[in-house]
Amino acid sequence: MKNSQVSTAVIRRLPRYYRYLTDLSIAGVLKISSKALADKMGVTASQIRQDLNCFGGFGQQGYGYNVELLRQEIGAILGVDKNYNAVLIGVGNLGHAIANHVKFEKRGIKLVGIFDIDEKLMGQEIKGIKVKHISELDEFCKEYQPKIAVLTLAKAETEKMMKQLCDLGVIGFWNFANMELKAPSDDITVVNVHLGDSLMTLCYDIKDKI
Amino acid sequence: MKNSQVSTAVIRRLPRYYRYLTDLSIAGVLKISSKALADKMGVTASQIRQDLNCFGGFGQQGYGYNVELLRQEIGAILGVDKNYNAVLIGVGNLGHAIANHVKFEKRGIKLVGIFDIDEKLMGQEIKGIKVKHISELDEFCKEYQPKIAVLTLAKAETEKMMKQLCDLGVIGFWNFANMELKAPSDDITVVNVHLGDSLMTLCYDIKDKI
DNA sequence: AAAATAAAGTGATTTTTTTTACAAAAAGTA
DNA sequence: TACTTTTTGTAAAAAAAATCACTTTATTTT
Repeated sequence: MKNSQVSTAVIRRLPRYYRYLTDLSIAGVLKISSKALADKMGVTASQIRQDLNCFGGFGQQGYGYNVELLRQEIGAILGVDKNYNAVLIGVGNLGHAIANHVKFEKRGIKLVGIFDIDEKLMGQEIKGIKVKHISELDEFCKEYQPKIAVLTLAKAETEKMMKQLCDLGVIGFWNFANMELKAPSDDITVVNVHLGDSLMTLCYDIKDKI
Repeated sequence: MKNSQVSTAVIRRLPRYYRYLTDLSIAGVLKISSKALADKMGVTASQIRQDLNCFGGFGQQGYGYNVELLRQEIGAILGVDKNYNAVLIGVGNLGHAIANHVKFEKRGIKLVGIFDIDEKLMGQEIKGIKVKHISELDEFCKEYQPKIAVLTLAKAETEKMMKQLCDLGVIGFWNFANMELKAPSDDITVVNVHLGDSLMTLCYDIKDKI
């Protein structure tokens, strides 16, 4: 695997390739050409080859790519094989939905704990996980060593929660509060999800179609 | 306003500018320089100016940009001033969360109808809107003329629903099913939201920080 | 009022990304 | 086995995006 500063444009395309290859693999498809993959992904065959060659030559001339092998390689690049533990903090509407809707397992992530401040939610079960009170977080993290935290709390509480989790060893934050959460250091990664942004680009696109 | 084929890279940045300018405006800030805005957005001042000049010169040399004016201009570019009606189909965990969490009004969108197939959900109120049965959709659309549909249904039902809504005049689809929904024609825009993709880039980023 | 400072707008340059084009390798076929 | 087709990997070219650098226009200060 080559690597050495791959552009984020490439990295952003990989999850889509990975998803499609997973579908193919499940469907029992053995091989695929860059052309066929490109058509499905809505990009050029050349781009697919260029993207993959950032990491190594996974294909075979005259044959194409072995679906399952390529799937595993991309998975390894993205870190799907790492099996990180994750916690989710904030069982509102959104937290509840994320826990249920996002296929963490498919991405090599194990959601091991769900926490909230609200006492009334304790004991409730989501995806087979009992909701715990935030006061149990420290002890829990010492045991399970989660590396990723999904933050689905109110703006006001989000930053404080990140700090606490950083001290407990969490290094990746997937933040859904409507704010720009900043990583406190280079060792920490924050991904801010702004659902509304993609809605606005949708608005832009339909503007002159009306 | 210039326009004439602005790159998607530019368009994708606008919602972030818009969000921040809204915050500033609410805070009562009157002016901002490209440098100050750039620092907050994590881009260069030159890029901010370049981006804005795709649409026109909204600033003033020696002064900067008027916050509220720039906010409105970007809003107009994105179509926030259009006040589209929208419907949401599928009141599962996710549909429920999207309806509550996403600030449609802030983006010039009015969520006017929420629909589901499940009879048991009828009458339930979300954000002051009574959930209606899918059988009422046709009549409803004829009256309210929604241009945007938020699809939070199962994969299997999503495509069929899009077709039905297309016939009813919907031209923008915000799809949350884990699939690549394709626009049936160039007059229709589909934005597929794959929450998991950003989680995978997060995994990639923390891979060598561990 | 003149000088100094601030900051947008913009053409030119640089960098990055994407596409093209083709040689090399493998697979299929006669 | 030789020939044809397929398809990758990659160097080179083209296109796109981002940055630099400078001009112009305000504003502020002396």
